Order: sequence, then structure tokens, then C-alpha cells
Amino acid sequence: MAAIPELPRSVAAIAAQHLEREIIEGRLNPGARLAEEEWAEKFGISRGSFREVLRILETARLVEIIPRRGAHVALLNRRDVEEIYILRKHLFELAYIYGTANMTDEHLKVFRAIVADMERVAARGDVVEFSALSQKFDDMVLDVADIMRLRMVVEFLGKQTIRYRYVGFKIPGRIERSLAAHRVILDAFAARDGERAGAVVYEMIEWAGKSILASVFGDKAEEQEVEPDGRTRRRDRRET
Amino acid sequence: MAAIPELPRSVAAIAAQHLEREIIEGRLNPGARLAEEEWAEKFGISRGSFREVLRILETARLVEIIPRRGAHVALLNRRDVEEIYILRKHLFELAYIYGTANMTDEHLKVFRAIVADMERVAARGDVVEFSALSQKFDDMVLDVADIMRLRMVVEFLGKQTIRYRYVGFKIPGRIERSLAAHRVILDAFAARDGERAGAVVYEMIEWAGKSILASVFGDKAEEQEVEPDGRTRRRDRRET
DNA sequence: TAACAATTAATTGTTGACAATTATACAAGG
DNA sequence: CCTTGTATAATTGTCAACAATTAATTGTTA
Repeated sequence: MAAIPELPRSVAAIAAQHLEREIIEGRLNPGARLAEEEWAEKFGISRGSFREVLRILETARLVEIIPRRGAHVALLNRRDVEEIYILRKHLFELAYIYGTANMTDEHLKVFRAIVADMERVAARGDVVEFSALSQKFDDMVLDVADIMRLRMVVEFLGKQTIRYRYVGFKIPGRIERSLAAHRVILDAFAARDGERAGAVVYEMIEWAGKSILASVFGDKAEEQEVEPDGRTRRRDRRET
Repeated sequence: MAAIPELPRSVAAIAAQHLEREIIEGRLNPGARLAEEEWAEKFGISRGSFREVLRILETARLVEIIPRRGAHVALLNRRDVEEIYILRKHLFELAYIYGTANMTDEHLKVFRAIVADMERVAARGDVVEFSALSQKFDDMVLDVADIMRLRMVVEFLGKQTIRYRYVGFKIPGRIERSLAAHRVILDAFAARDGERAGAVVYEMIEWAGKSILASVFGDKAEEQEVEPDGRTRRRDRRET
């Protein structure tokens, strides 16, 4: 069996992946400027190549390019997060329904193992590890659901809010609630009850969304769209 | 009231829109090569700018770039179309449900007017115009639903199959069926019964998907992934 | 000091050229 | 006839420089 030849990747593709991580993991604040020369130099590539990077991340909605004024890390206001969580709950409901339909006993074993790990790290209050396991669980459900574009869309939406995912898990009671939900989901999987699994994850994401909205945007602070320097920005929402 | 200043757009953004139309409207066949120099010249821009265009359309999944081998119009096989229609039916169901929730009597008037137009063009068998009205109806539902990212995702998926949408409407009985469905949807809108509207559109899209699959891919021809010259291609489906 | 204008600096938009890689054409050998 | 190898052509990857535009600075005046 011949090894799959490792495709070379252009500097733009590599840099795009790195810059994406910087953004989605929250090391670059929303609104932060992305000056072409500065960042091209950071990556050790030319400005031309970095412009390709910006185009890639612009389509992924992680970067916003204003003609002749440059690029910056995309901003999210309260409504953006609301929208993303509305869609996430529905899309994950689908993922869990289709996933359950394809579920084999082998899959089920793996899911049980993940939840067992969750119980362990939850017991010692390891928020970071629990969050990682939760994502691993979802990721595997998407695998089993086997609808590539569903994964693409979920990732497209998810990347924009990963930075908040972690704060979500720090909310008191969140871990316990998530763990309880996963136990129910395991039962639903075992019974091949996709509707039930979907309903549980729907509720969980809805609750997570509300928690994140409350903790990140508060319940009064309407516009969180601020530059690092504190100046408020107005954003033109043009249709595509 | 000051006029919105027309933002200048980079040559890449303009060319991207043009090339996108060429692709989604089917004037460029799937698999067609997109040589950088050739196309840069066609658009009257430099290769560097055209590479930005390719990055944009690659993220939109309309173009596939293989490192050091160039770009070509993205290919769709049977499974791709299946996936797109699975998601389309669920996403439009959501759009119709959320749309119904926001429906005002003014909106309803506009929808009624569109369906009245549909009756007219259907009577004279104008497939092209009927298809356009159908899209206009859906588009307005997305407007009323008012979830920007839902529109984005629907468009992302839709662009990949627009080329087949038209053949879908040429299938015998399709127009009559679509018209009947829209009449029911109008009733559901009037009764603010989002679930019913959603269910009808779900069924309609499911049927449309099956029709397109049958007419484009037949029921035996598994791999429609062929180059214009007839050579078959193998496509590596890497995870993102 | 605040407001405005003119100048300068910084940044983006775009291009053409060179290097590296891949595809093509063609000849020799099995 | 098909395969294999080599030289050539075509194409992509990358960069550095110039032009155009926007932002910042300075200077002037009320």
C-alpha cells in the first residue's frame, strides 16, 4: 500500500492556518489591525502572499477587509453571537440525528469512552480538558453523521465563536449540566433514538449560547464592537 | 439623508464576482482549468490579483486549487449533490419557520403578489421566469427570517448547484407541484403556521433534489466527475 | 487653543519579473 | 504498440518595486 504523497502547500495556505489559529483562539482581539507589511514579515512571506491569506480568511469571515483601508480581525456583536448559536443548535441537532442513524456498536463504545473520560476530568474540575473532550465528542458525531458539508458549515460558524467557548465552560454548573446531557445522549444513541439525542444537544447549545451572551455581552452592554483603543466602530453590513 | 458612499472595490473582488457568475451559471464546466495567466489577461488584471480571486472562490468551494498544479472549476459528484440537498431542505425549513414568526401583513401581501405572478407565468409555461420567481420567493423568506448567516450558508450551498436548478424546473410536473406548494405556503403564512410552511418547503426541496439527481446523474452513472476532454479525475477529499 | 489647510509619512493596490515545478513532446528501447 | 527517459515548453510560486490612496503631522490663522 503506497503512502499518500504529501502535497506541498503554498506559503499562503500555511500562513492562513496559523493566522486562523491566532484569531479563533483569541490571541488576536476582534478589531485588531492586520497591516500587510507587518504581518507578511512576521510570517516571513511577501505581501502578495499575505494578501492571499487575507482573502482566504475574509471568505471564512474571520477577517474583514475594507478597500483601501486594510484588514482587521472580524468583529462580533451581540446579534452575531445570537445568530451563530441559533444556527449551531439546529445544525447540531441535525448532526446528532443523522449521526444516530449511522451509529454502530463500535461507534457507541468510543462515545462511552469519551464520556467516561469526561466524568474523570469533571471530578477534578479540569475545565480545559472537559471542554476539549466535549468538542471531541461533537467532532466524532459529525464524523458518524458523514455529511461533509454539515461539518464545513458547523466549523465555519464555530470558528467565529471558539474564543468564547472556553468562558462558557467556566460558568458555574455548566460542566455538571453538560455531563448529565452527555449521559442522556449516550442512552439515546444506544436506543438509536436520534430525535432524543438531537433534542438534548439542542437544549444544551441553546443554554450555552445564552450563558455566553450573558457573560460576554452582559445583558445591557449592547455594542461590544470596540477597537482595542476603545474607539467605537460602525460597521456597514452590506448584503453579499 | 446623505447617500451611502460607494466603496471602491479591488480588482480582485470585481473579477471574483464575474468569475463566480461564469461558474455558478454553468458557462464554465466543472473541471475546467483556470490557468492564471490566461484568465488574468481575460480580466485585464495581473496574475497576482487573479490569484487572490482564486483564493476567494476556493473558500467558497467553487474552485479547487491543487498545489503546483493549478486551479479548476470545482467538481460535484452524486454524493455532493445529495449532501447539498439534505442540508438545503433542513435549512430552508428553518428559514420558513423563522420567516413565518416574523411575518407581517405587509410581507404577506408581497408574497401573495409573487405567487400571483407565478400563476401567470406558469399558465404560459415560462420555465425560466417561473424559476426566477421561485428564487425570489425564497430570497424574500430569508429576508424576513432575518438571520444573516442562514442566508450566507444557504447561498454557499446553493451556488454549487445553481447550474442544475434550471434543469430541475424542466422536469414534467415540477412547475405544477411547485405552484401548489406555494399556495399552501401562503395559507400557512397567513395562519402564522411556520411548522406547516417549513414542512411543505422541506418536501418540495427533497423532491427537487431527487429529481435533479435522477436527471443529472441518472440512477446508474455513479461518477459524473469528468474533465471536459473526457478523462476521469480522481479527487482527494482531505479534511479541512 | 481649536479649526483648518498643506505637507509628509505610511499603507494598500497592482504589476512585471525571476525561480521552481510540472506537463508535454519526442526519441529510444523492450 | 507500449513503456521509459530526456529535453523543452508551459505554468505556478514567490517576490520586490512602483503607483495610488489614506492617515498622520505640522503649520497657520482666528
